[in-house]
Amino acid sequence: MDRTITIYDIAREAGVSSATVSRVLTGSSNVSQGKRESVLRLVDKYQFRPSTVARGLSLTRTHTIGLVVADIRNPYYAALAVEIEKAAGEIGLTVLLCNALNDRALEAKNLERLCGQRVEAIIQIGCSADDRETDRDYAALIRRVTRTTPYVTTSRIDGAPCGVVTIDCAEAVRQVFDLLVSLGHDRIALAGGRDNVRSTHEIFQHYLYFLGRHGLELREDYVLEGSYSQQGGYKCMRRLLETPCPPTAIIAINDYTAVGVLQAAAEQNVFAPRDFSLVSFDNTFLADIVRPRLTSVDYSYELFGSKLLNAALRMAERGAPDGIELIHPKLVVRDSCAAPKAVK
Amino acid sequence: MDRTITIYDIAREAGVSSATVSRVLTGSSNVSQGKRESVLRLVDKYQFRPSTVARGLSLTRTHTIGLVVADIRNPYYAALAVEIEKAAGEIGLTVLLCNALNDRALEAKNLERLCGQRVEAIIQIGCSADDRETDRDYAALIRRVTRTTPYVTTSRIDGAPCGVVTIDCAEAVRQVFDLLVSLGHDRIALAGGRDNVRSTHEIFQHYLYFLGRHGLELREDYVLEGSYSQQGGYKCMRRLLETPCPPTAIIAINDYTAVGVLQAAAEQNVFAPRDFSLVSFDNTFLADIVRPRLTSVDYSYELFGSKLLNAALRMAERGAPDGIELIHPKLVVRDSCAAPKAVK
DNA sequence: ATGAAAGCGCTAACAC
DNA sequence: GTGTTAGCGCTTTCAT
Repeated sequence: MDRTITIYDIAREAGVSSATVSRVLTGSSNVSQGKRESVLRLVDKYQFRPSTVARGLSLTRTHTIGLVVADIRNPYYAALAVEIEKAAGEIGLTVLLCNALNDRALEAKNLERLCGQRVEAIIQIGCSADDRETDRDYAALIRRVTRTTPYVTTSRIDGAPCGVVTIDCAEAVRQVFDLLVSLGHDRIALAGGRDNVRSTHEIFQHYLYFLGRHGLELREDYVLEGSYSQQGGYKCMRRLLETPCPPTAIIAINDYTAVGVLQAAAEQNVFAPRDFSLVSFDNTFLADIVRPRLTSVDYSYELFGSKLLNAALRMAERGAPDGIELIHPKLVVRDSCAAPKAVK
Repeated sequence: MDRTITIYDIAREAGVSSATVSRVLTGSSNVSQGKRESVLRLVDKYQFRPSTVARGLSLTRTHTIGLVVADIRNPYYAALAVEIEKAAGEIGLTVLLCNALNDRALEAKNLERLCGQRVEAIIQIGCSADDRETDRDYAALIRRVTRTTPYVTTSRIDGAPCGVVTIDCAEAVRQVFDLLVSLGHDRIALAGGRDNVRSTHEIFQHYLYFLGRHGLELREDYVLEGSYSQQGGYKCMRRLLETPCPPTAIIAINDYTAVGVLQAAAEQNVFAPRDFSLVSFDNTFLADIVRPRLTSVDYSYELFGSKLLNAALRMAERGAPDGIELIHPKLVVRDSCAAPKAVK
């Protein structure tokens, strides 16, 4: 492996000063045609790439933003992460991606590390940031983080100044109800998710609201908490099917749980959309992969990602968070919903 | 946002030199109890985290490795990336993840960027590295990269020195055939993938070999190229079903295509494992999500990831690549295979 | 247009 | 043990 070469090596061989080399590299100032060319030739000869580490130290700017997600293996986070990376790439920013792996200790460690890396902002999606009531330790951590580093998330942190870009849950649930009610459903269940997760809690709240709005009855046994996994959906559906009067439509907390719902149903020879309707949130690629394809609430990941990035950038500039920014969801209709069967 | 504080600030306030602060921070040398404590107190007071940028420059070591994957949204890459990150984290390394998004220009840009970041090694999975015959431009790029940065991949680069950790395809195909043949299948198809992708080509080669080995006939219409997506599998299965004498078993190039196969089949009222058997490669979470659950070849992502990382580290140490390292696959049997129906 | 030199924040000899 | 100092590789005044 070759010795790593520096701007000084180039300068010496080109018979110029390091400043001149720097100038042609950054284009910050004019350099005579001749010197520019001989520098460029050497840069090419040695395949020289200036160290961003040294540059970062010199500029005290890293052009890097940190991104911590709950788990990149989850399609929802992956979709968002890619869009953020794209948006960042377009304006010359690097993104440093970390997985919290749903482990609060690891999450904290990653956050600290990003601060050490002197990222110019941190975007956090999921894990502790999702708590309905912010964990005290986490709030303290974010308070420290935000002393030096702008921080934006998709939820909200109680007791720490942070940027927020979040989904308009009311709108999402409204669209779901509009579809379901217009189809004629009046027995609508909500399956999966934990009430201690803010977004889930909000969905539940709006579920209650729209139930009332449409003059529908709230049945305790139609609201089932569960994990966000396929298994969570599976378990919920099992219980829903045992209900004295099963729902005609089910709102799953995400595509994963919807898949589980479908599976539990199939085992009992119950199928969507023939026997029940199913809607879910997130519109990940899973919605397109299962049969029936899922009608699911989309967030436009591209827009979501760029809004998160921009919020982070603005916060970096202003030194303080903006107001909350909303993402407008859009229900993508596929094959999992239909009118309920003849009234029982 | 507070001014970013440095070890000098700490040193001044503690009444010691910056070297002492550095010593307590790194634990590189003994410091008297008293000074250590007052430094630590200030570190805590200001929530000071030393700049890894400055540290990186000083040490000329970044403790960072670069990872470029074709697309993190693909569960295969996500699984591998997470394991690499875990393994790296355990030994104090940061991983800088980039997506090539199957765009060669972006891939090249990311590679260059990683070199600029002075990562201590690069692991590349997918995209250009997967070509059966290495792209000339890519080979040239890797030749330049490897002048300064150890590079390891899961395939092989013709004309550039790189580390290789790759799957033992022969073993994988052998296991697939063992299962299928022992079940009684003798009409086995291979669906999806492109022959210009090295791993796919190798699977094809071994498919031919084991066909012969088991005394089975090669039928041209049983070998179908296609994309690696669900759609690729779908199209392949459509054609397979139109075949005069359809196969009793299908080997799909990955789980995605297997899902497509299943869907095309279901549309014609053909189901696995009742009507045909299905095996695929990769054993991603998709294999567990679809019904029937897929029998799929697993690579032990955890081991795969740590081997890649170790290969990269060894290459960084030795300054030259080791030999090729093999990953031993293991067929995970689920519900998509059974004995063929009564002989026609 | 170009070079000299200071500085970014940290570590690691080297002295004492 | 602890301070002094010289880098690490780059950018950017400030002169000229």
